[in-house]
Amino acid sequence: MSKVLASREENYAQWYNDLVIKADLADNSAVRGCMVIKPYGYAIWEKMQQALDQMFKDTGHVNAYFPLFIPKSFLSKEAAHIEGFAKECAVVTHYRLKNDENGKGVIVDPEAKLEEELIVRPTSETIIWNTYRDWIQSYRDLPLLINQWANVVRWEMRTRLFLRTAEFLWQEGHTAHATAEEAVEETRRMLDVYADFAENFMAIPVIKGVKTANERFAGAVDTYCIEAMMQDGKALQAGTSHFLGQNFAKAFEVKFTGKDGKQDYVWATSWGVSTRLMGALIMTHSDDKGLVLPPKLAPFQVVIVPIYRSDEEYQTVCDAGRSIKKELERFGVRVKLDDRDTHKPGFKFNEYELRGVPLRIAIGPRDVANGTVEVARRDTLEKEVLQLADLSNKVVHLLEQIQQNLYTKALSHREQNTHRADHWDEFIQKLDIGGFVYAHWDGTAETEEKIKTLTKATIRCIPLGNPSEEGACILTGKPSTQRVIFARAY
RNA sequence: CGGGAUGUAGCGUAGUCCGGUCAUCGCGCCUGGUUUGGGACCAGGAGGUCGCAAGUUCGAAUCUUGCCAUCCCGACCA
Repeated sequence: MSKVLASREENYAQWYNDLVIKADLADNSAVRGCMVIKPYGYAIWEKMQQALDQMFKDTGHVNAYFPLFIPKSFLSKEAAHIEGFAKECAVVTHYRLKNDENGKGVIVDPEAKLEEELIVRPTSETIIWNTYRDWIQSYRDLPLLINQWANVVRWEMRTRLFLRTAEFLWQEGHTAHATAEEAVEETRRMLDVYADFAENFMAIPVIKGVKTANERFAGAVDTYCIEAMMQDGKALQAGTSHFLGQNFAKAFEVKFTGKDGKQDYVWATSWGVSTRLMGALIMTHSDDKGLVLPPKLAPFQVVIVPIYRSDEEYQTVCDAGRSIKKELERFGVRVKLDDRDTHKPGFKFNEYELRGVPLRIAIGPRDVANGTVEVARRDTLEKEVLQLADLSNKVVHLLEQIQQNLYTKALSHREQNTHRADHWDEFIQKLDIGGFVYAHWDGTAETEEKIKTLTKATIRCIPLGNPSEEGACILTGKPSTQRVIFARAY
């Protein structure tokens, strides 16, 4: 058997890249830093979208759509915000091309310069809050609970498929509230939604926490996040939910009149997850044979591979396959019957392992005769022969088991790679092994910065509900009241 | 944007130092046949501006210059 992927052991980064391309999820495009998301990868993203969108709607949100372009002046209205994004913005300066007089194709028409440059949105707070000004006058207009599915552009220096691309797909929720308490509550509610989605759909255990000032979103008062641990021990920020205070309301003059007749600025939140979740999904569950998908997000959960010699057997076996497919679909299972006559079963087995299909059913003449099928699990690679009778119930049960097993495995991996450190040497040593390190920190940005320079590790978050504990900062020895999570991150 | 490297068929490659049947091999693709319970085999076939441009030369994938692109390592980041 020829090896298709680099192994995780020899080169994790290479393995990841190979896997994304070989499993047909995405590819590099002609545009630097921008990827093509291929149909199979997009189908997984659509599954994520469906589940999240439903969760947003269940928590009272509605979808809307705002422009791709943001006038430059809007972006600069909130000082911290522009500070954070200025260095990675794509700018539109002209609106027309013309033929080059030297006959070398088209050039930008210098006559067609825009009065004001437009920024391709790196995020939509500014254009949205500029719009909200017109939508909000009274407490009766609040809360405003809006989400948008969109693409954004951040001109990154170095990109990696799904994890960091110049253009990416995401959703961004932008809500407006009458009180700070309500806005904080919303921020926390959406963090819970993200954690729920990560754990119950993606089968990825996450830690909910708050970012330190250094890691906070540009323009936020508080940034909450969910942090996940990848197989190589590095941390991945899987979602963020920001309490924006009145920063954007003040920048865009968004006021409302309260019940008491007094005017006040509106309180804001924003929250988002992106196609980066695809990267998290891949790096949490997959193995050296390829992708491993949790059943809830698999475009198809079961693939049926017919095995045959003659044309006659082909007909018989495919007929059996079709009736199994029909029966499974009655139970709500997503099934693909691969009746291609152009590839051998062994080829198909490998292909679906590469693509992470949770369950494979092989059916041959022997099975048809015996009333059985061979069922193989992608997560454990175990095979067993099952009776056709009651197959659907067993398949449904197996899919649930796989979903559960993936989560349990990921959780135990995280637990095995979570350490405490009380001294600097120990801290360094634990970081080098990889994983999360709980350590004391004196609470200053300078210390955090210094630790980052020395170790490349950042404070991933201060976990919610963190127990207080007297201790000394790992670097400075100054007093500390709680441990925070340090890790190297994507 | 600094440091390093690389551009040869859809993909991966040999050849570049030392210019001259050199455009090599594997995968993939097409046709026919035999195959099909873990990536089939045999036979035949198609496919190339050797990154782009200029130069040196009788002759350039090979030498020179310029440009472009990509990858890796840093600083920046969902």
